[in-house]
Amino acid sequence: MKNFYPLLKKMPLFNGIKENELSGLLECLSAKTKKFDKTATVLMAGDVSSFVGVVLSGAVQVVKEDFLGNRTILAKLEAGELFGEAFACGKNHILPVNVYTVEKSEILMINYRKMITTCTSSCVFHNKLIENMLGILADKNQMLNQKIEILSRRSTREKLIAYLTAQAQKAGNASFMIPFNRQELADYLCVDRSAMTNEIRKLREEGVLQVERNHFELLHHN
Amino acid sequence: MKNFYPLLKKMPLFNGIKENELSGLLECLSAKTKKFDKTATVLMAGDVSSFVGVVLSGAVQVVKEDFLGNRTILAKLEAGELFGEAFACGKNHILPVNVYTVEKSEILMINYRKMITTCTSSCVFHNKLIENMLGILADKNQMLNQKIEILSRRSTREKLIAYLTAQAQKAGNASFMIPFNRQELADYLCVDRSAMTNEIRKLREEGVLQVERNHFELLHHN
DNA sequence: AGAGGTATGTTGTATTTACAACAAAAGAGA
DNA sequence: TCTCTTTTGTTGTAAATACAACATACCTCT
Repeated sequence: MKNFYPLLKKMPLFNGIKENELSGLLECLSAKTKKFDKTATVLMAGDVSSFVGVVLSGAVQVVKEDFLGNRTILAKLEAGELFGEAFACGKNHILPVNVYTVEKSEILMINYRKMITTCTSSCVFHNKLIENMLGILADKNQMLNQKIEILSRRSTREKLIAYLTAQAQKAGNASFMIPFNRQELADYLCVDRSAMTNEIRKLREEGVLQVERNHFELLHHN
Repeated sequence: MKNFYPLLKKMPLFNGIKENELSGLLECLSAKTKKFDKTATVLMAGDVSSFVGVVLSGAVQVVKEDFLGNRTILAKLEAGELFGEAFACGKNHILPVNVYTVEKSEILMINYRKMITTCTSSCVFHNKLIENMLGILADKNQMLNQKIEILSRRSTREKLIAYLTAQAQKAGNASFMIPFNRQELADYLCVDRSAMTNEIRKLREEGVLQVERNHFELLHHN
């Protein structure tokens, strides 16, 4: 376990907790590590789970299956990434997704009740952990909200404008770079790439924005 | 303030905290109430906020404005509802929205740092409050994730199937009621009502589902 | 029962999008 | 530099959607 401490130390969940304080904390949490084969099921849809999972090594896939049997890969999580936190901390503990390993993996399982029940020895790191968890959920909330705001728009054009507006706001500047290439941007906006590129051209022709590769500039023209 | 205790007691944030324990807790939080006129600005986009707001009386609107000046009302919050929690608890404290009163209102402001810093008198309610906050954020995460999963689908048909699948899963039954009328469902799925109704008819004709008003049944046919 | 209002279903048309196929540009490697 | 690969831009067509307008069903109140 000790060899994972440097990894844990870098995680937002253990932010502010020193490497030499981790062992006490993990014991206090009764955190257990579990080993999985290359192709194993970590959690199944319908399972009741009150654990926060941390990928220590290997990688897992979060997969959603609808009633027609269509599979959608929602995420691939690698070492240092978290899963199941919303179902551990929320009222509903029933998972709507499957979690499979795609490599030989080790997973750290942290029990939710142990996490929120501060220990008798009034362990300061414990409080820090809860604060970190709160922050992680809040940050995710912000991200998800921003994405919903974009996906709520009906047309590709409106989605683009919503996204670019948010990016400009984030950059604090009407001129900014985006972290996606065209295909990735189209995937994020859930639209067709060619239709999106077309829309970008139109917006440029209309003088709404300037574009060069990943660099965008919104042009205000009252 | 005391007259709001019955309201607070019913809120998820104060779940498990008795009415007679509230006054101690609120003092411990240094929670402040602020009064606003019928048309006042509570928070402005760009503001830095580390407060969780609770609507005690009246009502507020959460409004998003894009760089072209288009206004979208994201929510109307009434007595007992919470706002700003993701920006109080997250890393980013800069609000992307405006919050306006639409009635003469009273707002309870709870400082984030006071909330997460458990008091010296090791107040049990304080820990309960943090647990509740964690639960609220986690629940919201689940809701937002589910909505994104639906909005990520390209077509009205796929959005419908994704929504209905989730509802069936939630009900634990292929036969279930939905809490929306047609227009509300269309708004939730971000599609046109008539196009959606059309799609429902097609799905019914294809034998994928049975419908009667708000009652749906998904038909499995391997 | 009848009137008025609201919710739902239906249809036609203009617009937008997805999809496919290809052209052009940029980048990587020998 | 030349070739191969990847990314981006462009175009045409079929399909899906939004929108508008209207018909029908349902509900509520008197």
